[in-house]
Amino acid sequence: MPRLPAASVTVDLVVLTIRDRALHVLLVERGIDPFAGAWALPGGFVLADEDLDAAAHRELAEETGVAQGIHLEQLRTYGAPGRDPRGHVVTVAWLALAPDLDEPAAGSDAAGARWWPMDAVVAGDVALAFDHAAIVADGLERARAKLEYSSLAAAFCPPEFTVAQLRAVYEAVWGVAIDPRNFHRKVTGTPGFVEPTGGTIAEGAGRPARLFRRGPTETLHPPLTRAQS
Amino acid sequence: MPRLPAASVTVDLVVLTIRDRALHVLLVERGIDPFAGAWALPGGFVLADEDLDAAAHRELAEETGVAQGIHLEQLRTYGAPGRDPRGHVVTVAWLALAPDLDEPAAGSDAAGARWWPMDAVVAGDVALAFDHAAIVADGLERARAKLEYSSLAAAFCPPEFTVAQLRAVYEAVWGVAIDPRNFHRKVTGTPGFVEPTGGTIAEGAGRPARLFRRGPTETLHPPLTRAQS
DNA sequence: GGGGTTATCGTCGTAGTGACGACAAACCAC
DNA sequence: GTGGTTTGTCGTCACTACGACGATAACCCC
Repeated sequence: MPRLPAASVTVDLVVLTIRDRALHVLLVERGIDPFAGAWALPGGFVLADEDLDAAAHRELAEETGVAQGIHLEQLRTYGAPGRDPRGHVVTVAWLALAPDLDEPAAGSDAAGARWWPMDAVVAGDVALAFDHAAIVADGLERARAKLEYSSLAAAFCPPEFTVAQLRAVYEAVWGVAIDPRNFHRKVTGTPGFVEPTGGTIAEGAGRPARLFRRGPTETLHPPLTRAQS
Repeated sequence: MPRLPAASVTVDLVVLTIRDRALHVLLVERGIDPFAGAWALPGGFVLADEDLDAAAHRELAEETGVAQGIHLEQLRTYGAPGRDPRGHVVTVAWLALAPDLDEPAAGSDAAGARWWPMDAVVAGDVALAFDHAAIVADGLERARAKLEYSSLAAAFCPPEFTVAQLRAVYEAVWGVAIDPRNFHRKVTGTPGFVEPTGGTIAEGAGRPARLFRRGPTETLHPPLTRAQS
């Protein structure tokens, strides 16, 4: 058997959630070099004979403490030489969409972990290690695009949610205001997008909202267009 | 510096083209074990300190003999343990869309290379090595989806093409018949999708068709829906 | 109860699409 | 040439979906 060229393979996670009506991304503070003190995406090396999605799920559970109810999909793979000073490291990036979780527990190899507002990260207010700024940007764009033609927005919501909560997801991810009446018509009028549970919930002032859960529909035809208003 | 876990990294290419109004995929016949005699996607190992897209472009040029005018985008990364009997091999798959090329030249490490009709490959009439059947399926689905909301269909066409040629791309990739009049209206009515060159071309019977080239528009708003007829 | 707030339902005008008719401009057979 | 065939291009019509926005329902606080 010939000897094969080798590189190190890691997984990195772009974990997104909505907090206080704004999009946030989970970052960990690096405790060791390279980039000690900088913020990085949660991730780590793929173990021997470990599948890539298994590694992603493992890292996600380690960082968030939550193993289920989180959407996880492969984003893209990055392997530019020099992206990691330790050598040729290829990283498979994943996109995770989570409902609002509690503060993350610090991982064993990280000095700390916290949710950062996406606005601050995109604006460059956070020093990011490696090429993680580009990975975050790709993850954001993927999330924005996927909301258009899929029912993925519900992945940011708890199992039961209101139309207003779902609308808040779109507004936070897209950064635009959406007309509540037209959004309500689209969401409830698309067969299988959401299903009423029969219950209602009152959140502060205003008429109580009906509760819904995710329906079987995965794709939206026609899509929700991003240039709504 | 700690010793890092290592795996082998390869690139594999799903190269699609339209031949005789049908979608085809480029496959090479393996000359060596594992899977000697089976058909596989063109690809190979990523060299030391080589970027992933550089490796993909290099393999594409080696297999097709054409270096430019071919759309290339990353598809997905596959790393299930056991997908390669030689050990833990992670492959970064790429999707390439090419205009109708001549018969490919056999690569140095392949016994032969040829275009296979996608229908035959999907139907399982071709013995595919590794997990390449799944990769081809993912590439096909990506191409089908991208035609909806992007101007990527022109990547299957020569620099100057007719509306009918572009329509043939959609019909071949989607496997459906499209109304020529509505398609013509959509294509010519979307600003920046195609630009008339001023020339015309007569292909056999019928009125000569105007020639177009690709316009600056990359995305289609609203998209072309796949359920046209 | 009155005012404020949010949820939900309707209405209207318009853009985009599917179905399909009509004409234009080439080819072929005779 | 003449007529029939084939393919490209333009137009019409009905229907759907959406943006803008009015109206009503059902709660809160005071």
